[in-house]
Amino acid sequence: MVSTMKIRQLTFRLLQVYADVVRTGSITATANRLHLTQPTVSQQLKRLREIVGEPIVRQEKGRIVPTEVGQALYQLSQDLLSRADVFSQYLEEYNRGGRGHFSIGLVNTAQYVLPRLLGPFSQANPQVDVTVEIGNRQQMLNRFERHEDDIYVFSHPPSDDDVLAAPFLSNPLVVVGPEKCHWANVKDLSMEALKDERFLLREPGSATRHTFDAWLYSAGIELTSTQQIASNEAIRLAVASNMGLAVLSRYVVADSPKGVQELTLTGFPLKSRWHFVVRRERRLPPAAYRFLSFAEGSLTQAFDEPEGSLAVAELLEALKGAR
Amino acid sequence: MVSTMKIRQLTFRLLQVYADVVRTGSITATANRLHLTQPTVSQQLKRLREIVGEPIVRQEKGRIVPTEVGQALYQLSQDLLSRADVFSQYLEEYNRGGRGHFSIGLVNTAQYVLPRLLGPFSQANPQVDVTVEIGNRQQMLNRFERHEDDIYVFSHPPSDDDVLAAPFLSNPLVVVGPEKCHWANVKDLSMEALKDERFLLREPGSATRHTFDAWLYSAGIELTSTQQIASNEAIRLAVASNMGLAVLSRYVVADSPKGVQELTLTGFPLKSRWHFVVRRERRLPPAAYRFLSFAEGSLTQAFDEPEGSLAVAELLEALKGAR
DNA sequence: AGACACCATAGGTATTTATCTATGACTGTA
DNA sequence: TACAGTCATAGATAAATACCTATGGTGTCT
Repeated sequence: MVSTMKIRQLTFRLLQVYADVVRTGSITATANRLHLTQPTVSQQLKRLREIVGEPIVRQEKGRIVPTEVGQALYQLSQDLLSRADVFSQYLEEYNRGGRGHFSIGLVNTAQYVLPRLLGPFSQANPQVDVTVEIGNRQQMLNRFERHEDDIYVFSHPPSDDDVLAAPFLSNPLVVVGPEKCHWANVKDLSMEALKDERFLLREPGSATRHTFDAWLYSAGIELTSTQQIASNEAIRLAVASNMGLAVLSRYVVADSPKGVQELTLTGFPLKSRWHFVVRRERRLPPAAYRFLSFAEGSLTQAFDEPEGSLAVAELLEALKGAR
Repeated sequence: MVSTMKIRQLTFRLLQVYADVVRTGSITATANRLHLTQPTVSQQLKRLREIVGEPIVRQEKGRIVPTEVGQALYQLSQDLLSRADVFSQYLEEYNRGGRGHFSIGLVNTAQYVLPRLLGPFSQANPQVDVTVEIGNRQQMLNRFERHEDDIYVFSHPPSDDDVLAAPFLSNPLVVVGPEKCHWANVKDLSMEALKDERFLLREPGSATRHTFDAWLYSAGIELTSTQQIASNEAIRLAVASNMGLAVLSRYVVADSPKGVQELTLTGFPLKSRWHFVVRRERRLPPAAYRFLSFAEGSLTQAFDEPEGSLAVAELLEALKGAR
């Protein structure tokens, strides 16, 4: 006898129509407002009544007024509809990229420059929450393989099939020595002259190392003494402690130049560039898309030597199709 | 491009299914739990995704996990479903009569006795809110005609076609005089002896008046002096002030006997009864039904001379059909 | 490497829904 | 009392929904 509401059949459409009927107090009026015919609205009400299992409106002096149950139902409708609406707005915001989350994976060196983009972006999009993953090249490649992040920053983009990469900033690699290094005063210094110095190098997988190695090879130079150190920071400190020289991203040095200085060398800085890397296949969260778009627009303000803002624009274009 | 959710097609059923999928992390599991097949659930998810316009789940290590949007949707689902559930519970409570509202219309005399039923009822059903309307017979008849209340209490039920009436309490009409009335000491007092006293009477429409008039008529007695006063209270006060005698419900006197006393008269008290009156056609609010049912059960405790508890039971039975 | 879960898709069907037009009943006002 | 307006009901239909069975792909675990 006491049957609860048949909630399975309840539609938001029904609630919409019902709420409007209660508001207007007229079936005909609602029909007009919602571009339906009067019998349609009548029938919707009937169906809703059946779902609820209880009369929800009655006629009183020509107006439609909700019964007691009807009033409760009206409140419910308002409540549910407005909540759904909030969600809908969230969705819109999400799609616009102004809200949501994305993650970006950086190789170590890039961590020195990305904040200049991420900072202003977060400022401008407080509702977007960004996860920044940092690791050496190999670690990032692993994450990339597992599709763990939305955007990556590499110097040498992996060559996967569906990879899209756009250079956005040049990453000059410079030779650094300790603060009071006598090489600093030598004119027309060349690498040849330094080849017997001890060089502190990143691990072979890293882009910095790879670029340097390749350059040495093409220049036909072989270093006599090297030492491998896993982090840029550690290398910088080691150089400051007179443990040797190193090749580092200029941004690493610029960031905290204490105890080290850049040496001016013929042929240096070595050219290298950071790329935004995304998978063509992956449906980028709108927030991630928005970030790339933001980055493209602010490269010139954020950096002295931006590079490839056009390439980023192209990447965005390529992604648009996949949305 | 940025299309909001197609809310019109959103069903609570879909949300139910979706919420369960998120909870179990498995489409198959949900299918089993909800007694559906796996493809059915798959398809529901797909439909929901189309409504939302955005992927809501993805597979991750064999488990189904919600996307960012999916998580928001899940929260929404929980929220909406639980709210609908609260309403459903309200409905149940309402149907059980333990919650809600009804109104009861009383003729004046009945106001002295109904509190003995309404009090305990409200105590037992704090969520039920009762409107008590009080007026003279004519006023109540008007309200009755306009279907303004759910239950009425009359001594003489109106004879409408779809009226259902059940006597529930005898309403003895007694002759009252002032506190130090010499008639009080007379043995075997008869109305005949009092016929030259001044009688203070209610208006002709009232049941008390009508019963008394009828009795006088059948006894062949004609009063020599009468005065019409519209309220029982006023009559009682007038009697206490030695303005005359009166015929009143014993309950009126019992309620506040100051300054008056009941006279023992042959043939008195006159018999009369209060009736619960409802319209057969009217769908009684469950709370009203519950009140009648409560009344039926507590007549014996509430009153010394209950009457017609059986008739009330019958009335309830008759109403059951119309529910 | 297979076997096994698990999910997606295709294809099918009975039911339900969302609408409409036409029409009849009721009601308040002129 | 007649008219105008409002609502309910009936009857019809195209579309959508809620399911199902069968089957094939894919990732997981042993």
